[in-house]
Amino acid sequence: MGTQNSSPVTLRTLADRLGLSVSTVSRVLHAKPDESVRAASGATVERIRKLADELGYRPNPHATSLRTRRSNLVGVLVPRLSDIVLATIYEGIEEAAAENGLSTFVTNTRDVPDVQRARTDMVLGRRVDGLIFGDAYIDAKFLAGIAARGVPFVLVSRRAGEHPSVTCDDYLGGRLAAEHLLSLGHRDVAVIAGEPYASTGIDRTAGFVNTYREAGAEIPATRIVESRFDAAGGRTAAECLLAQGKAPSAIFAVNDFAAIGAIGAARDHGLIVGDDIAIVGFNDTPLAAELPVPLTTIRSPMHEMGYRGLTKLVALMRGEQVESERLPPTLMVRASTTGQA
Amino acid sequence: MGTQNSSPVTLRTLADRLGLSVSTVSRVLHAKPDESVRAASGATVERIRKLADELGYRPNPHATSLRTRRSNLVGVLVPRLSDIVLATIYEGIEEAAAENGLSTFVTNTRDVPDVQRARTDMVLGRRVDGLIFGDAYIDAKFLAGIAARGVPFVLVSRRAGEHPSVTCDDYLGGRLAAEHLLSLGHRDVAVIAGEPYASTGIDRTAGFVNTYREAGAEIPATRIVESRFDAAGGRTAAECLLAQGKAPSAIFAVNDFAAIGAIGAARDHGLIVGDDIAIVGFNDTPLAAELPVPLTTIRSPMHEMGYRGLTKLVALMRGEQVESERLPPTLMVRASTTGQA
DNA sequence: CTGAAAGCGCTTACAG
DNA sequence: CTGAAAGCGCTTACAG
Repeated sequence: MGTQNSSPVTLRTLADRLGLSVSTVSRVLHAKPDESVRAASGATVERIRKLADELGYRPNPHATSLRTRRSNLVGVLVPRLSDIVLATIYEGIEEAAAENGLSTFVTNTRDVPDVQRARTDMVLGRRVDGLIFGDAYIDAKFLAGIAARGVPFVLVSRRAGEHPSVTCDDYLGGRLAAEHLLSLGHRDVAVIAGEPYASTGIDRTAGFVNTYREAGAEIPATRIVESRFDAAGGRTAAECLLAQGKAPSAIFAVNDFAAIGAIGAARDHGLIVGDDIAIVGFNDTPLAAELPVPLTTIRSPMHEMGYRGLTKLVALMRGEQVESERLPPTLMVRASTTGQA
Repeated sequence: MGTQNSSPVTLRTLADRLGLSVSTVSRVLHAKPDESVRAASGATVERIRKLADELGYRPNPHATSLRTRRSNLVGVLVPRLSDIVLATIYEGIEEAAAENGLSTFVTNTRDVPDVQRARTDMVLGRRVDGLIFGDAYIDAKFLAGIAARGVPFVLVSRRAGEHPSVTCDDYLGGRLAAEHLLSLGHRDVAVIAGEPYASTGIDRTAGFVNTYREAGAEIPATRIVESRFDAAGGRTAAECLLAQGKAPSAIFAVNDFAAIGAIGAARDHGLIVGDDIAIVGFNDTPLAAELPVPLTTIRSPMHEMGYRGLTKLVALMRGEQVESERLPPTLMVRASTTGQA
């Protein structure tokens, strides 16, 4: 209806048909409901709105952007959307973007600095009004350059430097995991710590390690191994831990998928997860509760992180001051630590 | 380097500094390497390119789009990016898009028709040059409307009607699963069939069921249950199957995540997966091989589907004729069907 | 209350 | 080989 293949309907189309000027039509269609009073006479407003509806008028965003120098576009950079954590965060971003009349370009950077740079340039070339980074390196070197260009941005999932961010309180999450294992009597534990450049892994590990230290059970360096954030990475890291003279009685993996890999490795070693060895993950992805041995994990508010991240970016783009946020995690206790009986 | 906060550099900036006209600068910068000869004299070309580089000139895409009526933008609609299958397909789309100088808007429709409609309108409002649907309903009603508007589009993952699509040969995939289970001696099997509106589940189920029929082992209707495409859906469906008087000796789930849910349910029933009951998934997502009991599954070329889908869309946008493609799947045999010994 | 005019940054015949 | 001009569709002072 109205959206035929023929020549698209523009302000000019409407103006000509109504015998009005483009200015008037623009003013009316552009005005918020309450402002329209000042845009034109009541009758005119009605006529314009009616015809615009009938003809299915849709403003051309390129013309608007060219004129106003605002694109209502936001660039979103993530390590990989095939990581459900980032995909869920993006769902939150998208929801908030839609509510704010913004559209997003999302792109995978695979945590590779050259790709981060190239994709950021690409997105900036598209004249986005702001950026969201889900792939920040803790050293924040790259971000300093972006900040210098004056483009508003916010970080989600991972914090870096003093840049505005919305993250899970990962340190607290690590602490919750430690307190849980401590309460179960585990003194000899290990950590699958994630990538060394991501604040998520760093903070979760720190919260965990410090809590054990406070409990008088220092975790030796050999019990803390870096890993990729996927199942294969978790398996490799767990193999390494289980090959040690005396295996730990519990493992904290800073990511559910790494935890799943660790479960596989434990099983290969003839260990019954939940009985012979306790395993804790992080994020509470939907799979965690459905696993053959349901996974004890720290739930992080992924969707909310994205939603609030975009909301914060909107504030920033309006020139407001913003503060970083750390959203609280929750411990989800399941069979992987309490046993399968 | 050139990308300061100050006034952006435009063709006008370059033209003024060089004492040339905007036309000439545009012609030179716009020309492909070999065409530049006809755009201006060698010396001029050099001067223009050099200054553009120094000043970091980036054409304003809104101006270009407004003028040329091409946006180099593509809309991508998927049920949910938090489904790794779609996320991986999107990675393929993004890769091909980057190679073709296109940018993408991706959006989640959750398989809800009203959302599909609304998001399609939104993306069309952004003046995309083409669309990719990863959320097609088999009945293709909605798509008929889009086709009538004359916007080029291609389907990925799910086929529908005669619209151009790039899919896995799902029927063949179902057949491979059946032949594998048949070769293992399973005669009494069941199917977790997915959503009834998605060609993926429909075709995989049909290939499986028909192969069993040909082998003289008709699968009764009670052994075929619909399901959501996630772990929780798979678990529910499996519960339903395992509650039947005599449980099947093997289950084919049309999706790895549903298979994982089924494994959990089987385990709850005291069955040892791979020994007491065989389970086959679909897609070979990265997790499949890393599960505690590695999952036998049908690998589908997800990344390639996306890549070829976008490539096909480019052809379509050029006005070329295109044919649908079905990419071949591969059987991956693992412990979930062959036992854990 | 309404309109004429300028201009956002680009491309593309058309002239010379 | 190079430039002047028109125009893509919109917004926004400015006048009246």
